[in-house]
Amino acid sequence: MVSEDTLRKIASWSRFLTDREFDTARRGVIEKSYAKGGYICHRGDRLDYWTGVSVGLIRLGTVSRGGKAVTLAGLRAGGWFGEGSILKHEPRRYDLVALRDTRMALMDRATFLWLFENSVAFNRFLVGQLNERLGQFIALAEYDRMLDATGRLARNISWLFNPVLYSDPVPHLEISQEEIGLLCGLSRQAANKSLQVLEAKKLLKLEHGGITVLSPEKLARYGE
DNA sequence: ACATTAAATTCGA
DNA sequence: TCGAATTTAATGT
Repeated sequence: MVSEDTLRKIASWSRFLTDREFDTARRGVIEKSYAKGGYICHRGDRLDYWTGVSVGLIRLGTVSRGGKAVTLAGLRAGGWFGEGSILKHEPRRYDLVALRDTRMALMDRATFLWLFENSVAFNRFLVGQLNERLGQFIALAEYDRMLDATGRLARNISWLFNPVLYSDPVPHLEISQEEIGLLCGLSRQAANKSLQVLEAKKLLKLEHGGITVLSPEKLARYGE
């Protein structure tokens, strides 16, 4: 179980719930920590929780047949995922890796299903999130093969600033270039080069240990 | 891989 | 508690 303040802070959807729904939600959530580089779950694991990132950064991805790591999405604090696996009661189809020390919020399946059955606000959030993800995956399927390193990096970063997935409109994120590299499957050096290209185009600003996105829309469409 | 610079931490008053 | 000194982390080439 998690405190009111904690849930409010880590779950944007919680502020639309009724008091009763909110209380049920927070009773069904626990927190767990993961060290940098650690797996939160492997593909094929049964993880009976709906999960959110409370602090840190994780990568959602798979390993291709060639043995290369493919990123399907990056998630920063405030992002939630796994509703597909919970609803279908299936094993996870993707690996979840902590890119730095991370704390996760885990909501048990029963609580998730109760909210799904009873809360209008919760369903509204889920529909919005599923729809947004669908858009991401379509873009991924459509363009990933043609995009160069900078294009893929731009897309991966823009996902971290998706205003539907993260209600928080702050355009700044603390993330090192090394972490961006891990997220995009690039070396730190290559990530640095791509980031400088994007900075020169005024799509984002580089800072020490972080970035500020100046134009999330252009970033999402870079290279198309 | 190496050099530079920013940030975090330690130390002494 | 302040700032200088040192160590560590991140960046740029």
